[in-house]
Amino acid sequence: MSETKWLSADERNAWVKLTAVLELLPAALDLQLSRDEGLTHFEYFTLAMLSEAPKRMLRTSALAARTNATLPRLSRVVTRLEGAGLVERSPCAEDRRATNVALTEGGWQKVVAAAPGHVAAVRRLVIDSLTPAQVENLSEILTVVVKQLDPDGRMLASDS
Amino acid sequence: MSETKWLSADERNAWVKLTAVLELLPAALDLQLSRDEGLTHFEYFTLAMLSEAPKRMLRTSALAARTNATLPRLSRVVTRLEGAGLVERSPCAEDRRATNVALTEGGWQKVVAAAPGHVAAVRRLVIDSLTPAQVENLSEILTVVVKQLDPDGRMLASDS
DNA sequence: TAGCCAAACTTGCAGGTACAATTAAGTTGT
DNA sequence: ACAACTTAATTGTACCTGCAAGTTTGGCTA
Repeated sequence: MSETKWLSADERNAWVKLTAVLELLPAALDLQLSRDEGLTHFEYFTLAMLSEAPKRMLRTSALAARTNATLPRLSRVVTRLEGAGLVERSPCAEDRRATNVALTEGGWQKVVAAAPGHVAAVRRLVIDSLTPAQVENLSEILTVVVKQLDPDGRMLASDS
Repeated sequence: MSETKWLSADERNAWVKLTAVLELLPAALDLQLSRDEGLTHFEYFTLAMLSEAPKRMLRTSALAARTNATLPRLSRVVTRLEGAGLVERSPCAEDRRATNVALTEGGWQKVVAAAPGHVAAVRRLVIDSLTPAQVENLSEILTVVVKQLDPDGRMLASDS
């Protein structure tokens, strides 16, 4: 039962700013994507992860790890995206419990169409107001933070 | 109709890390607070904003601005917190359309009780892995970002 | 090869949030 | 003084997510 070590003024200031970003940035990203493309940021991110995978296909649980979604959540998102014709489910040959999720041609084109607007939003909201040195600092700082949040690196995995 | 200006490798790396934090950090904060105190991070934040206000009281819309919640969302959160005895609604004397939301004594004690665990989580997940210089850099960087996200500074308002 | 535990989803149910419509009260213009 | 407009807050409806339970398949052990 130790004394609480409170935050210093600098620490507190950084934290307040971070909570503001946590609250505002997801909403801003969702707004642009749903307005322009009818996708949530999470749906876009899911499609983007698939688009970068070999053969544009991943097993459901690998996709869940990359998007940091729970399996139930991803299952329903995939159902929606499948309904929109953007992805396809297929049984996995090696393990018949598993299902593969693959981007359809339409899904690929959706990602290609949505990417420029999304990147523009990322630039406008974050990147373009920072100096190159700040971008690099931010990257280093967040690398450390992510290591605390996701020690196993599930979200950045490069394996199959 | 201009060409898309894609992200450089550095920019992309910073962005990937930021999206990871956006996904993981809220979940981690919610986990600690709901496990230890039965509060969501948003509920805790709402109580904390009230605790810092003069007389521990704010009008609903001022509280909504500080927490960046929509009015409907805040209305329901306040209803829940009121049900738990942590806040009280009272009609506003100057403007009878408005309602004031005030922390009860129990609500104040809840904040006091919850703060140490929350601060510990903030330290563990973010602050303590960074050098003082990184904390300051982070603060500067996020100040710029917040300016893009919230140009009017609603979330950091110091007025009534 | 029979039996048992673990893994990969999927679905039922409960809870929280957004958007739109609603109610009530202040403000403005004539 | 009254009608039209704006603002503050709440509620109806629909959707999304988490947790827990269920189903099918894989792997391990006797």
